[in-house]
Amino acid sequence: MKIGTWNVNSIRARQERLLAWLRKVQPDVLCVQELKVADEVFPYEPIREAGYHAAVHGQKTYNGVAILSRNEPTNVVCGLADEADDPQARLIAAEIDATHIVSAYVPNGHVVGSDKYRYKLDWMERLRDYLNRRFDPSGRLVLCGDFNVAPDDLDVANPESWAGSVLCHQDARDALDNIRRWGFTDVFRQHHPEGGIYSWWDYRMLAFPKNDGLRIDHVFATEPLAGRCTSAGIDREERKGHKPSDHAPVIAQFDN
DNA sequence: ATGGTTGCTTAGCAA
Repeated sequence: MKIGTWNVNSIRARQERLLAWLRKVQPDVLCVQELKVADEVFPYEPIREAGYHAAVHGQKTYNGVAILSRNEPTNVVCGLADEADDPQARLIAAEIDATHIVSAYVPNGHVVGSDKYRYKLDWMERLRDYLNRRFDPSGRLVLCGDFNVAPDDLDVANPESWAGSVLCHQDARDALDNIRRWGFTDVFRQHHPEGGIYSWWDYRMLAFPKNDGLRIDHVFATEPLAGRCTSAGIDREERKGHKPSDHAPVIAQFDN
């Protein structure tokens, strides 16, 4: 089973690249973030023609997440479904081939100390509560997405210039680690302990040509799956060429 | 020196 995650930064702007990538890579499951479309504007038809079902939690202009899959998803649940009054579409879950899949788009947080940063940290705590309510670490669960956190300085090309940013701040790293410690393995880290491989480069300041990147997109798997993860990688070719997303897809391969 | 780009929507926000 091949599972990917990709922040496409608008599914309409990225439609042709997304379809070409699905044809090339043929993942069984792709978690997508930053659709930037309402449900009724989602391009169901071309994705279906490419051979994929789509479970969609859309939002006009901002956010929006989906799970694309070869086999039909069941038990689709949108949002964190907690007490908070939160209109932002940042999470969707489904069951595919007896495996639970969650596609998450963690808030960016703007700058440390801002209201948006507080919302980011709170959202990550709500995600941890959501995992506790809905799942068991001994089950088959993959949590994928744009976490907007680089777990370690190994995951940052220029750690000194990103120190204290919302992507690297200790409180954000602690919040991410708290989610991971619920019962996940970061399967990319498992296969690339040396670091130096990134999933996001700012559009500005020639960040990609300078490889000023960070690894902020992750595939977290529970033990029954992490123990069967045979490889993981980041397709940085997708950051090149005409109208790329600012994120590259992360892919993990599992036996069974 | 505090820069720069992209996308959605149409000048301002979010990333």
